[in-house]
Amino acid sequence: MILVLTGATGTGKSKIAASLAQKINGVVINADAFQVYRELHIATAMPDESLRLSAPHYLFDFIPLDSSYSVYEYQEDLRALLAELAIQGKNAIIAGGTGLYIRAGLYDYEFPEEAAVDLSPYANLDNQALHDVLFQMDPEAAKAIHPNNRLRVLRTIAMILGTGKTKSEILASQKHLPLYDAKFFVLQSDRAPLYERVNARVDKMFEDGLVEENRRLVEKYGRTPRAFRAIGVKELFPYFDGLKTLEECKEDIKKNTRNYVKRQETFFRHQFSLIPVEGEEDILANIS
RNA sequence: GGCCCGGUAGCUCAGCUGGUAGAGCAACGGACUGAAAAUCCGUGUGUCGGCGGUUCGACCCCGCCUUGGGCCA
Repeated sequence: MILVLTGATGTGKSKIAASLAQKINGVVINADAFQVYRELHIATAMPDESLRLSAPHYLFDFIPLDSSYSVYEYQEDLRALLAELAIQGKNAIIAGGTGLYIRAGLYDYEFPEEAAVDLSPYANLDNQALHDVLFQMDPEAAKAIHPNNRLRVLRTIAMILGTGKTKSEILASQKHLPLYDAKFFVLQSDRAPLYERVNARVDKMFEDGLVEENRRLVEKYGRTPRAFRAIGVKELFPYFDGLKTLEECKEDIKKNTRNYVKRQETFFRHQFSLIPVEGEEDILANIS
């Protein structure tokens, strides 16, 4: 049995997942893009040791902080793990808030072999010119991406050049359906109380030593690791540089987390067919 | 008590010599296939503090009131 437990940040997924795992002979598998990294404990609200000892936990805290990880690696890791668990006859509880990772892992997303591409020839094109380049290669894909979304335009060009296929072709070869017989749950929460919980959680992170943890990691790794784009890390840089007060940075973290919650909910609403639940009981009732 | 600034969108503020208002942030909605806690897009009617006056017409001028801050008594 495969269960997916998602929901906005701060809805209590980690605890419910661990508790559920104990009850149904299951394991918890991370579906959070930043909890995969090592050492980044406070900022990512990594499940603490006692929680992780209460049931087997996988794909947490295992990627070196200064290397980068992506959906592609996640898909491979998750699928390999699910295959192994199936052999062992264990139930999987995939818990986390990164919708793309869940979709790429469980749906028929395909990441074809892709050669590294030198994008430097495009570096000095402006957004519109760059978008025109993409339009020449794959009009359909270009139409779906706003020219200002330079990151995605570049990524799509790299994809096409690196795989020899257009993005449209790749998408057309998929059914956009899950490959696994999984139940998808989403933890519901009203916006206002959720925002309050988010704010309180950020305060708690500061009490738990967020600043100290980040300072230590930045001293060790510099500021370039991709993992430092995490909310709760990057916002502290202006404080380290004496450009903002700690209080201002804390507010930035709260604000960015709230914005993130909103984006997550939009993704969940439109990219999945999810069963809304209020808590653990609803899930147990649904799978028994 | 007198003088000087201010009271415009949830917040910070713009609004040329009068033609009924606009930015940033927030908020809300949306996109999302190798950076996703990322990246990007869309949405601005608000008694312009209140009442009266001048005017064809006032956020903009005048008077009174109210309110916040500062200075002088």
